[in-house]
Amino acid sequence: MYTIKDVASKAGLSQATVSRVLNNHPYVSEEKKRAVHKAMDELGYVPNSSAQRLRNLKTKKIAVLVSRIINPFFSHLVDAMEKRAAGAGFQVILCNTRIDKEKELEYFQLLKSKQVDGIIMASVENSWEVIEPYTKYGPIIYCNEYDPAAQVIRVRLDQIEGGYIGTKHLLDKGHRKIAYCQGNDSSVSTNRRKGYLKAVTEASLTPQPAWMFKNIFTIEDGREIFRKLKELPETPTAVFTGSDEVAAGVIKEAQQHAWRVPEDLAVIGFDDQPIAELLDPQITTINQFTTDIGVTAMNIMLEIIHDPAVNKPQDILLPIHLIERQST
Amino acid sequence: MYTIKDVASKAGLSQATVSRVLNNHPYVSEEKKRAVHKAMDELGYVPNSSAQRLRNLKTKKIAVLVSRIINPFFSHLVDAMEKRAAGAGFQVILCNTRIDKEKELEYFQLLKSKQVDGIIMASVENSWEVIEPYTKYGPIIYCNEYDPAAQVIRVRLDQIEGGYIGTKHLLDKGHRKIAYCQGNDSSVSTNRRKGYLKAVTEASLTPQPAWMFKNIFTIEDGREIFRKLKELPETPTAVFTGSDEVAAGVIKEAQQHAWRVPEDLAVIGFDDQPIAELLDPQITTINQFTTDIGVTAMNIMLEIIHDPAVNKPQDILLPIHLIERQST
DNA sequence: GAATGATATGAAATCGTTTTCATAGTAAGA
DNA sequence: TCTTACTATGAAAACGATTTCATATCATTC
Repeated sequence: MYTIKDVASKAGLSQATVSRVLNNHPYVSEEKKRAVHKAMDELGYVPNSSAQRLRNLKTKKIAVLVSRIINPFFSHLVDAMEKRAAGAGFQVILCNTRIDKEKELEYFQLLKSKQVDGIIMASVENSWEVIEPYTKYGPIIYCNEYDPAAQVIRVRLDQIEGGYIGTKHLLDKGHRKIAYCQGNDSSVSTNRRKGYLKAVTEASLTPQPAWMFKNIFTIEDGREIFRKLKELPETPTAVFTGSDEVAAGVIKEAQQHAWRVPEDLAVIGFDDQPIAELLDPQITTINQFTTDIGVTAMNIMLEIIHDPAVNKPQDILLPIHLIERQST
Repeated sequence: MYTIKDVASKAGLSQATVSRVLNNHPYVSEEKKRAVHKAMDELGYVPNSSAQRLRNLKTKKIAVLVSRIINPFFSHLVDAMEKRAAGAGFQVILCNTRIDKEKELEYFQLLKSKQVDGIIMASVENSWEVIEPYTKYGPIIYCNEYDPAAQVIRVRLDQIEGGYIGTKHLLDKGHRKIAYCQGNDSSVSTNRRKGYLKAVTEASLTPQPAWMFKNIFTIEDGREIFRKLKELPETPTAVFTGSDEVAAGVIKEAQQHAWRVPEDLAVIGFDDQPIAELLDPQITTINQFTTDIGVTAMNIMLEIIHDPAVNKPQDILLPIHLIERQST
């Protein structure tokens, strides 16, 4: 492995001059520039990035925290972020928290020990009091998560609006008994529920606790939900599921029990994942424009790294849309 | 930001002693050990990893190259790898090549500039002659890719076997006219086709070039395939698709033309992705045990990093299974 | 022709660790 | 009592780059 010293002696120049060529500094004559490049090429020299980073205190790496990379929403998000980052010469370190608070905390060490220039949190497990102390080690921004207490930049969708337009759509179709599924107690879920409740109460209806379910994530959970719905004394005619996977589960199980969708039960998903178009009936869903979210968040992170003054707590809201298909 | 110097002077000791405590070296008295830990805690000291890496020439990072992270197969694979790596204190750098040779080459620079300790290639775009020169900068292993020319460790499935058991299954069901779809000309596809041809010729049948299709990847491609099959003078009664997505496309299009699956056309997928269970009929498919592949590949990489002598070119074959459902 | 400013280069300090080398004290063995 | 071997510690060198400081040359300008 050759070092800058080898290049310098091969070119008959000092390390400083080689470094200047490497970093496009002014005040290097064309002649020496050529000599340095020639020496570098002949040796196949590549700068050692650990050494560069020790000097510059920059890593050109950004940690992206997600709870489950196997969730298509997250893999699309990370895909968009990686693409944007690569364009700016940055690498993405994938941090898969697996919905584990401890694991999330471990990843913050990356910032503390200067292994990354910043952290984008596409999922948040710990509360703001726990996270806040880490902000002094480098920029942290939230993406698609909304904790009102968090003093950070938050790139996110208007989840209240998402819950609202989805529910409104079902109301407009004439439904009056609308069940509601949510995942964990994250801000995303909580706000989406606020939108649901807003739409329901605007329609002069009383929300029924018996129709509201929590910790619903997978296709299997969706199947379970249908079985529960079926047994309720007063059966809902529609379900707002919060994810296309759950919606798919509900629909499949309903069909197995010879219920018709949407006639007997209308189902609305969330995310517009590939299965939403594949299922029969195709799932009405709410599109998060995943790529936009990822690119926007990464853009802001790159800006902050370039100029830390940009890092002022604020909400950046992105639009959200209803895609009407056949399940409602 | 505090350094080891600060800790040393706070504890009234030398940097060397602090470093020894940090690295669990022998020959440090219990008393000093306590003093160092106390000083570190009080300052909230965290070692600067750039400095550590410059000394050790180790990064504790592994680059994982995939062609498309949004492909569920890859996201599951990366998920498994990340989990295993994290358990050993390593980070995964996500390298999304987007099927671009140039982009793949750029990622090799990570190895050259000592930003990662090794590279796992879950997809390969460039030929071995292009990749080989990089092997002298650090360990490179292939995962789920098989280039006979490549002198590396290859963790992979027996794709010939995969093509064989899938085709055999269709033959056992009585089919004699079996169409075949493949993606690009990668070794995976080529070997799978070898298995198909082996099964077909073993059954004393003559492979028909008109029934073999290339560059078939997406759901839409699958739909297109059905339209083509329908128009053939001699219509196949079964299709081996090479991916669940393609299988889903074929099935959906067939149903739209009022064909029954599997009665009029049997369809077999590959990968056992979530849609395989969701579609009606559920798709018969071939399971790649994604998690096993990822964990095995990462295990080997960690071993190599620990002891480079382990890095001897060889094939590590993992089992492959048929999952019979309703589409055949 | 002297003073000024721009251009060009190198020696040495620096970033924050780990490791080598030197030194010293203590315990064990002859 | 004198080696020998082990334990314990610190000073300083090393890792490989960038940057500061000093210096030298050259072209302008008054």
